[in-house]
Amino acid sequence: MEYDKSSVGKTITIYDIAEEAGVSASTVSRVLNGSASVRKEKKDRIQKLIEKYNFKPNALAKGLSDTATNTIGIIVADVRNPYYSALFVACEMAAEKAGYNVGLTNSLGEIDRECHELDLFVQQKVDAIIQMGGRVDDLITDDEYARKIRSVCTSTPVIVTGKLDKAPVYSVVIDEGAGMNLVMEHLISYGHEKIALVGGNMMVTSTFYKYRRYQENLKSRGIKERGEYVVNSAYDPESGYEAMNRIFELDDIPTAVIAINDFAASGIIRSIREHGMRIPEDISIVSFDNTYIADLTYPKLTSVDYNYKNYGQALIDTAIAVSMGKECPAFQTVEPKLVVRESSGPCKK
Amino acid sequence: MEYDKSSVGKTITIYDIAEEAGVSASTVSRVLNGSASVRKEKKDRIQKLIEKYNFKPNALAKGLSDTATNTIGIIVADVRNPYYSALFVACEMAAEKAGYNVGLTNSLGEIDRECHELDLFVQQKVDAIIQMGGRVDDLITDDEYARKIRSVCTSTPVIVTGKLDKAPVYSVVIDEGAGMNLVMEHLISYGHEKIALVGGNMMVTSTFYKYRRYQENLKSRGIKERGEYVVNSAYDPESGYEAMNRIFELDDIPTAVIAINDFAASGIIRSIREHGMRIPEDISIVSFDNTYIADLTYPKLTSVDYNYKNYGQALIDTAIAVSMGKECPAFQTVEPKLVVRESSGPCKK
DNA sequence: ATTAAATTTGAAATCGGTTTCAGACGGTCC
DNA sequence: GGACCGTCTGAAACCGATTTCAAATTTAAT
Repeated sequence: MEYDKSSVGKTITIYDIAEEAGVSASTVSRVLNGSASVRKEKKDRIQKLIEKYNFKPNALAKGLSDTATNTIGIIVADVRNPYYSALFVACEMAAEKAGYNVGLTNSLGEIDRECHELDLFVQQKVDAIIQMGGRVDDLITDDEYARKIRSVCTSTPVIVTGKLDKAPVYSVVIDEGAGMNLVMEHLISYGHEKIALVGGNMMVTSTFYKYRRYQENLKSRGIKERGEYVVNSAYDPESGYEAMNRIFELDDIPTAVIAINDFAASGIIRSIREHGMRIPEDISIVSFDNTYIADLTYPKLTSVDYNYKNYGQALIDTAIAVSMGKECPAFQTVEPKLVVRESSGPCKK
Repeated sequence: MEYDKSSVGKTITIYDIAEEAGVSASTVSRVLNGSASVRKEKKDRIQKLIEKYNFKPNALAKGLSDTATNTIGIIVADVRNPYYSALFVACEMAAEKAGYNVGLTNSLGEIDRECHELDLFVQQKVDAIIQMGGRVDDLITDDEYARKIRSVCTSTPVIVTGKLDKAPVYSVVIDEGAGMNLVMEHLISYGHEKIALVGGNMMVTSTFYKYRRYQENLKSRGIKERGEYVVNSAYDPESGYEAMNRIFELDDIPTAVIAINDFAASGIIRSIREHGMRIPEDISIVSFDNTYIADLTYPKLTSVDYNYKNYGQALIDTAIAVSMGKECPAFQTVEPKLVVRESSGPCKK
């Protein structure tokens, strides 16, 4: 079968429908939205035409005249990271249930890109913006990013997954500290003391709070923190791999590694294997996010779980509530739990 | 620091800028777009105000009056699948270079959802829609999906990653047949004859063409096809795991498995391991997509690579060209290559 | 200094919807 | 039959940009 691809049909509008039905555009609009009663006879005629032409109202025009677009913008660091893709899908599902659409963009952790995307969503008149993987408030003074968020907030509500006192945003955050407590208790109960923290960037909220609690745990248990056991990097497998290789350059190798997330952990595992070590016999590894990766590595990863479905739901609920001007707690917390699998075990030495 | 979260500032418009600058909106628009010359003195005054208020023109209004929105809609089956997330990011990068924005939605393989998303993108007046993971043309008669695509095509150009003669769409497809040839040659050169094909759904174009070429390869080499060696499923790890478990229920177990993709392959590997078999000593496994997963499984996966960057670029180039009414080949092909890693080896028996 | 040519500018129409407002229509009740 | 009321309906204004068209202002040329 052959089609002429240049035959782009004329887009039909509410006026075309109105004309053919012999009514005014207002009436068609009323039928479309059920916003007022329309005489049955006309209603039927109009609906038939809508059906016939498969008419879909122009969302731009609708958004222009309405106050809301029923769209929520979501900015993640990188959808290729299974943590974000899982959370995004959870948000998408929650939004769908509520009759909202979502838009997605990747910041790739670059401030410029993030600012640009905030602008784009503002221009598109999304009802709210959810920004995942934000930067650490404590480390932000008055840089471009903070200024941008602050200016965006005046027109569009912003929900972040981090803590950010410097701007009027709403936060729905994972209690990273609680997660780290679970991890530390787990490892220390196995007798580990030489514990490394691998991956992540201290400018990112979640990483910063994990690190802080890591320090506190060591301190409260009288274990001295070793600077060389904390290796920063990005969040992907390759970065995890390289970070772990650096650990192996040390004279005294740790008996346990806390990976900043599963994504990086998969690279860490590869490094460990290539160094001829067994997991968990020689080195235990525990990570965060409990994505599908935790299930497919060998051995399977012990990982901190966030319940994506609930988390996504909470983010979307907040976004919708805030955009409709409802009262909403400015700070909400999601509790993590530890899923123990095969990658962690007793410290032999 | 405390902020009043209810203080949503008034959105300022081009008219506000115009008024304060003592010019007309037309002039502001001209400055904004550099579409015509404006006296330097006024221009400076306007730009200063734009800066001062951080004014960003309403994209809805702009889209309404312009013919284009500079946006491309992308529909994937599931961003959680690393194949799609990698391809999406590649598209996003290519689009950005060209000054376009992209929108993303997940169909989750459900026809209803897919149709709904096509409608949404049409309503949002995207300049083109890229639909990845399409259904098999040969198996489509006149179902809801084909009808929908056909009706969408009349208003918005559609680019698919499959073959679809039943509607005037553009195709940029991976040569799945060539990929399967590489895989079969590789396995057969290692002496394998009992080769299973695990995962995937024959309604999906790419899977269908892989299967066809699988059959042809067996036939041309005089190997009889065994129905029980072809197990369909979805494309995720869990589905791969279950599908492979079914293979293990057979009396005569294959010596090599072709996984429909890396994502499913990771589950297949788990099943093989749990059945006490070694890879590749007991069973070889080769898969498609060459995502980051191929590098993080143990052993690493031999996988067919598509060069995401080029592929994404080709999709976006086509989308942009078509949306601007430029001539464009209706059917383009991307050549795959095989990346050999550790999961495939000689057949022992 | 005039006039022609080029450059700037704003009013108004347009994109495709929604919504307010006032009038038309039909029915009910005395 | 007239007053009253509720249901429908369309004209017109509006949302926030762009763009055409013609007028106004400069600038250049003679």
